[in-house]
Amino acid sequence: MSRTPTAPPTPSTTARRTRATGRVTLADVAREAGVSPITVSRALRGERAVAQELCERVQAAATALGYVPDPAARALASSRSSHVAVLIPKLSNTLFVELLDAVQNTLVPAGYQTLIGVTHYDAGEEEAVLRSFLAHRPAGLIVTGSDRSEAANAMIEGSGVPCVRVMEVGEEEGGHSVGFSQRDAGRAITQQLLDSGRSRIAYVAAQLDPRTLERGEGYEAALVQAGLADRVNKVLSAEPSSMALGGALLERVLREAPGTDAIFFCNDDLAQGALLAALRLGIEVPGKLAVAGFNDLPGSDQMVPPLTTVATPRREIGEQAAQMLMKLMRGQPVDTPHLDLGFQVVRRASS
Amino acid sequence: MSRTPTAPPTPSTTARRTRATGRVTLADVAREAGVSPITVSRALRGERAVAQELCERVQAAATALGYVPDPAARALASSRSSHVAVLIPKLSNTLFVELLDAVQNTLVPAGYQTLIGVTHYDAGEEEAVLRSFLAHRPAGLIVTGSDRSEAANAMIEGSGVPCVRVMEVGEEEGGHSVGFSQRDAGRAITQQLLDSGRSRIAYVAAQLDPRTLERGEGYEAALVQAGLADRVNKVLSAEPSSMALGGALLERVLREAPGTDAIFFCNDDLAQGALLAALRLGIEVPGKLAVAGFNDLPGSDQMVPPLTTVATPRREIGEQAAQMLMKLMRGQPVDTPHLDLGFQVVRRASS
DNA sequence: CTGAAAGCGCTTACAG
DNA sequence: CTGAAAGCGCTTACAG
Repeated sequence: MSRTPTAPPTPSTTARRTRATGRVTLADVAREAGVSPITVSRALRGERAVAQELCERVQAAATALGYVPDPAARALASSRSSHVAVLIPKLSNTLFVELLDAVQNTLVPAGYQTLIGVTHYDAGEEEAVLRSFLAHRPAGLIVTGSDRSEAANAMIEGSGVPCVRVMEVGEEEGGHSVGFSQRDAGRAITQQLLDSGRSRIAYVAAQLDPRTLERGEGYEAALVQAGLADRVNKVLSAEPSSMALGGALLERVLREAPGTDAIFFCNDDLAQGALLAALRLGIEVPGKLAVAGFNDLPGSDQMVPPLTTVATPRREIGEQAAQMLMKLMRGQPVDTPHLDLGFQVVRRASS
Repeated sequence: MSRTPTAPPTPSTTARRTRATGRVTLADVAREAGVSPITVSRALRGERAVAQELCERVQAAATALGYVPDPAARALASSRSSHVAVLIPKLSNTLFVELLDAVQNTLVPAGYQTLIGVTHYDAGEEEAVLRSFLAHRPAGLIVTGSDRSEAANAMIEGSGVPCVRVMEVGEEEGGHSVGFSQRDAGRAITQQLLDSGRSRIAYVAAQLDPRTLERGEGYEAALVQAGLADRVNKVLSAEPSSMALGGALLERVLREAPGTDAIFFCNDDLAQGALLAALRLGIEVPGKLAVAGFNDLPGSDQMVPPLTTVATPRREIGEQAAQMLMKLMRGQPVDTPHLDLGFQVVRRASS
């Protein structure tokens, strides 16, 4: 008995023009199971009725051969890939990363691949990313918010690819969305500051994306309702949000409106930066100034003092959006096309 | 003249078995340009020599028809997709997100799509992700570190897909890598603490991935070389890294080793949490205790006091790894298969 | 419930 | 430098 391992059949000896990829294909499984390739295809996808017994035989053959379907072939034949494209504005905002993580955790186990597109809050970039992604014939699409160009909307519409919008809930926009009311959340945290006795409240925002502006509207509505319309003080910066900017904006507010007794920052990174700046400058929080943020990002509960903020359910949004999208991709009915997951005001020591 | 828009030709009236996808194909472009499909394919990919004049005619036809190549067809025919799979341990660590962002920024403009796989520091998950990704026949692969299972290595090897390892530089591992010496960096920051007069230095680490342990080795080497082998104090926690954990570990160190005059945390999030805890507890930093971190994450420069740390070039790593991978994917030579991008000790007020 | 035929839109491998 | 043929590995659309 030779110790030499059995050599695999060498097709290279046969002069042939075929391109042997060495892959185990559907045809191999079909041969092994003694059925036709279409039956294998159907059995493996669980599509249509395939006799129980055949189904099992196919499964066994597939396992025995270590068959892995080829996504490219599948996509080409069906004009639909297993990709789900997710469009977010930035990767530098923890909020979107957590959203993405939740989407992935839901979609990947179901056999979908996530394609991430970063738009940098830019309509042109969003269109470019969308164009490139749609060429891949994604099975589904998740986009952030509802503020995109006509062209982008037309591309989505025209592609026929199921799409779910996240972070905002817009019933008036049609389609499908999962999120919460940014406006109501802005209003609620402002109300919290009012309720705790503050009356000279500033709203400080950066980046100025639509959601940020909606929070500002909520802020304004709360002040107006409290009869403080003349005290509305919005300090807006188009710069990207950061802790350093939060500190700088804190100083600016106190310089421009020294009487300010509370600041609602549109995002926790600004608020965290402001809290640290206050510490450096010796500004007593909440004694002299109350500080509130938005999103309840990592670290906000660790601040000195801990930061009052609005906890937003981005992980749940990601998960529910993915779930809704899966229904759409499978052609199943969606009972709640616009899912409002709410928010929660978290009062901590900074206010 | 009717105001009704011109109806598109309706193939549905013709009884036929073909599946009209309505897509503009290579064949359409070929017809328009008056050449064969293969010539279009070659002209558009810039592959092989195609007569200048034909090339231009093809480009013009493609533009005129708005031709977008079908990635699935391309992948099926060539057994190679335009996907690059990137494997990272976690999305909750800013470090990896920035790495990813840099990779994307480099790869996307070059026409590649990034597929992100999260392994959660788990060998089994890594294998599963790898198996699923390799079925997509990625053009390239970027993986974090070099600590993976035999099975995973075999899959990568066997796939023949070009692969670049990031964050560590391992010449002894063969293949290709871009990163820096975690050990040297750990040693350098420890040396910095020694140089500034500290001698009871603890190393505090969480997560305990290989890179964290290497930093610890550097820490130990520095102490040993300084003749302080008996002062080595490693406090290790397998929990995931977080600011809250940093605070908790600070307390633990001071309880277990009250004489400690400096702590080197394996990651900035731990160090930031420790700094804030020190503030709460009234522990003077750096007066009573020096604190150093690792990575120079966002916010470290904003802390009170600002955090001494090691700035790591993850964005440059991502960019260079992507660049190296592109060369590999195109079959071009790589002059430096193991690229050490170094690190920088950033001394701030916390030490 | 199962299958034979055709086709998805490209590229490879040969020829010339 | 250009092309006709075949094939990549699946699924769709019909039939039965």
